[in-house]
Amino acid sequence: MRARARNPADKLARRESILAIAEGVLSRRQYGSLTMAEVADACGLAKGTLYLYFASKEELFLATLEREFARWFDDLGRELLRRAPVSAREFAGAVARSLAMRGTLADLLPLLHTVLEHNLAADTALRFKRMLRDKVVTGGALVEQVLPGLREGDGVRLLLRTHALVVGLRQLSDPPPDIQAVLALDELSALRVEFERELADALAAMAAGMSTHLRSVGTSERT
Amino acid sequence: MRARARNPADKLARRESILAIAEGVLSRRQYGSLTMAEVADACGLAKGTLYLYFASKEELFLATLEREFARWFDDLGRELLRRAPVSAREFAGAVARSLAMRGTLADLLPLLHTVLEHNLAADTALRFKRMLRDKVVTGGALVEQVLPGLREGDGVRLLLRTHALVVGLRQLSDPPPDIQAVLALDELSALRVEFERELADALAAMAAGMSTHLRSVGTSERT
Amino acid sequence: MRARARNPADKLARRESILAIAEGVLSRRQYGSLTMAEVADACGLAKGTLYLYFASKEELFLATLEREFARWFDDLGRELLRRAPVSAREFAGAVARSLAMRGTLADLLPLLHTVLEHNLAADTALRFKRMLRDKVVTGGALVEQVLPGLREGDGVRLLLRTHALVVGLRQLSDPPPDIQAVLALDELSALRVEFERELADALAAMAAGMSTHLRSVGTSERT
Amino acid sequence: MRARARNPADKLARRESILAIAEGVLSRRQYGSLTMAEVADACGLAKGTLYLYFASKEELFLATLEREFARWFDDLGRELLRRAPVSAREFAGAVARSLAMRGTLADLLPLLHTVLEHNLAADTALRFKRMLRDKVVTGGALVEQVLPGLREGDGVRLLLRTHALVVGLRQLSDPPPDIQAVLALDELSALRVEFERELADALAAMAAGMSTHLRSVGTSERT
DNA sequence: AATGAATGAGGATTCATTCAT
DNA sequence: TATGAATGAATCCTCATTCAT
Repeated sequence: MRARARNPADKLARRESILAIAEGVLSRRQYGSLTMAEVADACGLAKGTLYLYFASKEELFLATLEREFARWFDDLGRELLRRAPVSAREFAGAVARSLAMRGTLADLLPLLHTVLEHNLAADTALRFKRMLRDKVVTGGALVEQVLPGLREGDGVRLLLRTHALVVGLRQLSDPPPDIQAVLALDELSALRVEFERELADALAAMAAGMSTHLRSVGTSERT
Repeated sequence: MRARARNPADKLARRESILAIAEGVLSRRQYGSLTMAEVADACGLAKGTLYLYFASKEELFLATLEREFARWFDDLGRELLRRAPVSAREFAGAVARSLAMRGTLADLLPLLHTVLEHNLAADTALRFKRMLRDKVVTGGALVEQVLPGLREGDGVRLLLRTHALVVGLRQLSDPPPDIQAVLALDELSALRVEFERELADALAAMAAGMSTHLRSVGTSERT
Repeated sequence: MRARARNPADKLARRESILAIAEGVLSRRQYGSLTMAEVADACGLAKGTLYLYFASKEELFLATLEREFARWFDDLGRELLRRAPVSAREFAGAVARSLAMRGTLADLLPLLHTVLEHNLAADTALRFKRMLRDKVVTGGALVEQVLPGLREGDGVRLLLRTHALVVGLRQLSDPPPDIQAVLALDELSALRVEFERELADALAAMAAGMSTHLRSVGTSERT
Repeated sequence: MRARARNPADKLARRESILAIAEGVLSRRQYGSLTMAEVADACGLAKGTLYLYFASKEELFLATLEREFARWFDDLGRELLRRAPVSAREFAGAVARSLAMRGTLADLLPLLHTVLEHNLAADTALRFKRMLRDKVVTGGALVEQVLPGLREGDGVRLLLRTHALVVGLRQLSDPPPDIQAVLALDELSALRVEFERELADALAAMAAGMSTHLRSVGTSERT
């Protein structure tokens, strides 16, 4: 880790390596209680060095999210394409499964709007949003292609709703330890949520509900 | 506001008044950038006095959320009962409308798991979760009653999913000002979400998808 | 020092006590290498407490300067009034002597424009400048009264020039230790300046030069 | 700028070029808020390269000052010689005019003792002080020669006092922007100082006051 | 019950300087 | 000689919370 990254390729490699390690650190501690010093330590780098690669703590973890997000999207796209055509339930299952395997992504997503999107340089934000839009638009088209019964524009819509469900369900299913202990009480079983299953079920229902096989109840008339 | 709250009734009244004011303060500023001093100021009280009524900043705003939540649930229940039976779309519309009117609740909900549930006394957490369970269980039964086509347990399930959607969509639709500015760009229109309409549509699809009018695609077999 | 300052008088007293201690700390260390933590320590207070009384490091030391400045001005005024009328040389001697006794003031004055006037709240700056103007205007009138031969407006002018000389000569006479060592070399004797004597001489010359006893060489025609 | 400086002449040339550019950078930004990276950028050099020519930030700007100082002294000497003999007012006018044209010098001079003389290698300090002494001693003799009425030693004394006045008046006349805004207030007009005019007037008074045409009020008896 | 002065832990960030290449 | 990646010390300020009165 000590070696200097002299050429662009080395620099990119180091950037990636920092991201990978940051992801590891995040999986063990809460974002809020995690310091840049810890990340630097884990990387075997000086604190200042981190700032050569990322302008702020937020940008560092946004980049982590970005990386995970892109990978997930690509994996998911490949999977869907391989299985096409898929039913609503199959689609939902594939999404839930792929996300359950990517804990960091599911952890980071709820932080996106709450913390990560603060303190960003305008162009970092723009770059991120553009990446997001590209993925979402491409992905939306793909979804419309592999999931029969969707109408024009429903692909993007479904992905955005998926995003929303992931954020919301993750928060429901993964409370802080103290709360987890409380929720373990028998009397509170009604509030317990198992992430993967619930996401799969909810998404399946959502996708089914959006399908034109029903009278299109899932979309109001948009001019 | 200065008068001493000597008897239990007075104390309760003051507590309520603090909550009402805190809600107002929150509607103007971000939770994170909001200090207890500001709340105290707005209340015409000293900082220390706040701590006579709430053990921490988190407990104060959790109580605010609790109040809003209960009211919302009750209002919604009444509304649904009045209209019963309702279609998936009607249900979704009622939910979306009632939430859009309660900005604070929609703002607070995404904070629940991210911030509010940290730093809570165990019994506060327990009380809150019990309240939640009561509302959810009662509300779930009510939903099953007014929304035809749901199966046993789907009422609770639908409410939890509603919660998840609200949290996720709210974050999508209400980014920090900096990000909002970026999203205003034409090229990023695909990422813009209008809270009420999107919630209504998504929820309608979800509810429809859960209905037994379809082959029950929305729920996996649970033993 | 631990006792709480509950009423305004106590608070003012504590403020004063902080200023006195800060002055002491400053006399032992360089402003730049001195931390708020040190000051707090010396005061027996917590760091945060300092910020209850002063909004920033700069404001704290500006207040120190302000205090010293006011005192000096008042003392000097009294002294001049007692001796009135005074010659240029007597005036200069009185100024130099009174300043030599107030090391902190002479140390702080060169910092005023270089550091202290940065990072100030607008109203702090305004208050300070008003105080300065009051002192300078009042003092200017007094100088014109006790020092014969000055023309209207020369009192203020002389005080401003005094200020300038103090700042400049102090820097010349009190270099950092390293430089002091170098200057101790015999070959550099021409650059050594003894603050009090040099200020007295320079000021005497200046005051004499401004006197109408000469053809008024010291002031260009001002409309 | 990229070409390697292989022989001593090239190195000297590059050194000079860095100084010239550094001066330009300084004229646009405050010393304190100016980084070595900026200077390097402006030079089209890498940060490390700067350190091949100057041991520290302070030494770099001390050298800038040194250069400006020497030039100014030489110009001024030439000017005075050309006009000799000069009156006190003419002397003061020439000094003020020549300095007003050299903004960088006037900006750097107040920094000399406050910042530049910190963190210097002993021999850099010695070299600088020797240069200063040479200029001051030579210049002092010249002043005594062109400005009638000065006594032995008064030339050096006058130059040192000039230095002091410049430092002091510059700080008075060029406050940071925030302060400048405050001083623009009508009520504070008494505190406003116009550098060139005030320096000319003050210096004229000082020089006149030092002249033996008066009973020598400007110099105490020195054995 | 109310006050508000005092606390003090806590952490991101900057930047002059170094040194391996 | 030139580079620029890496270093890491250094510090101000915030603010939730406490507690003496």
